[in-house]
Amino acid sequence: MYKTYIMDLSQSCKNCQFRSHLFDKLNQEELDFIHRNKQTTAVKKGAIVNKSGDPIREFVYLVEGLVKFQKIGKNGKEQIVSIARPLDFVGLLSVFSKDSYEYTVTALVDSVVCRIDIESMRKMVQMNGQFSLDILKYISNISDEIIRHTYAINSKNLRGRIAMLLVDFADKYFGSTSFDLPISRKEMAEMIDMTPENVIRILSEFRRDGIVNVRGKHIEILNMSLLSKIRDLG
Amino acid sequence: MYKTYIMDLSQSCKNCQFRSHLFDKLNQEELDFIHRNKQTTAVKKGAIVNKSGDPIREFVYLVEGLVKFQKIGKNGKEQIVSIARPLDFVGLLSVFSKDSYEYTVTALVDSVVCRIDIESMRKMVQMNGQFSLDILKYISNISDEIIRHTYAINSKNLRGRIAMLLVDFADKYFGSTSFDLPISRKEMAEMIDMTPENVIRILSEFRRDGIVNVRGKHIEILNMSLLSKIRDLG
DNA sequence: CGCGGCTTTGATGTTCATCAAGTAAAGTGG
DNA sequence: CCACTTTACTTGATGAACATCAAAGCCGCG
Repeated sequence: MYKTYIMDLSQSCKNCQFRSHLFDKLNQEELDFIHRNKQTTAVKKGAIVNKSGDPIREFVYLVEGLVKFQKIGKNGKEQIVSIARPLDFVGLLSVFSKDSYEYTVTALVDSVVCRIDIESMRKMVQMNGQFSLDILKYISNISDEIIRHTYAINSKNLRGRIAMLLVDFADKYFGSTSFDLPISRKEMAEMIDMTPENVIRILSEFRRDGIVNVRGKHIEILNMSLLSKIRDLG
Repeated sequence: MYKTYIMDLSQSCKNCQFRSHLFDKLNQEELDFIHRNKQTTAVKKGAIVNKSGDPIREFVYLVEGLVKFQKIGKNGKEQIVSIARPLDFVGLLSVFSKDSYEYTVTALVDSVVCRIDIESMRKMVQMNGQFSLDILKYISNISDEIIRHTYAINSKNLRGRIAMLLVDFADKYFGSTSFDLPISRKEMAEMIDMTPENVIRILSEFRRDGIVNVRGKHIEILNMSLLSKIRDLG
């Protein structure tokens, strides 16, 4: 769930309430080691966290806010692969396999990230067997998730895709049927592989049918069960 | 490259010439441990290696042949996610994150697989830090690859997809511009998200244009540079 | 105040899936 | 090994879904 926290950026990892469960298997000494090799920074809306092609020096972790992962297709069109929530890792897929970032990561709202030195992370994986198993599990899960999600999008018609996007925002990101979209129509289109025009067209359709209320970026889902049905049947 | 080997199924892993580089960081004792907890079996063409939903008990590794990973969409349509070559791991994505297989794996030709007990693998990851880093790297790479491939397919028109498929078979799987397809037209369609009718239509088009020779399953690429161009521009 | 980008709606065209029908190939049982 | 059945392959015709093009209204920002 996307929430706004007030965080003391200087605190140690030991008692950090924003820590991922991934670090639960580290003991106090190991957490201190991570703490000494990390850096917590605020990122303004629109600012770039990682740029595709830049060398990977850190293992980046989202504490607060929302960021998008995007990829530039050969035709120059941008595609949004995923949107990360707090406690998600950023650039995880490339981080252990490549020397440079695969995706460009940009903050959609004012955000806070932790940057852990990548060599320190590697060391930790080598030293702590349970930790390495947990990371392995985590990476596999994320990959599975992205692959499943990508296939889901491509097997749906346009109405089904928009329905899926709206339900995901309501359920996964905001925990409410009423929310403000953190992205433009064009970005919505980039997330679900369609044109901005058709995003708008179908939103208008849903509005006419009384399924949602749309006023600019503000969305209110009026008929969630019907929307879910459109997602599943599309 | 897909080759036919003659393998002694009973030999130890220690001197195995079919071993993945992934195991290079294991010492003799560890290789013996793996050997005692593995099983090498032949799989007939068309036979199922792993079935979606079955509990994961083994870490499966392709020694010889070709296998397809497939997924059943909600509409009941099958989709082929990837085709594994010798020295590839099978079901790798789910293996550390799930209790049961995500994909059904079927042999496309007579094949040979090694099945390593999953608990033994976990133990190895916990014990050997370098090995766990290598596995992490390997899994990340495969995931990256699948995601990149999936996006590539969906951003191309039908001609581009067929071109991509043919070039991949020639380059990655057979190392020759002349080869016999190990899959049916229907399976080709399942690989690149189109209908069997259109697969045939476009193959015929390519034949008329003198780009390929098609006789049933036998393919001969006559104009590789043009085919690559169609792939890149599609 | 005016410019440029984002949003919205309508009209048009292309691409691809679906349907139909026929041919070739590959199993299957006697 | 041959008749029979089933499955795979192939081509054409049609229609639906979606992208593209065009034009106008809206909003934020210098």
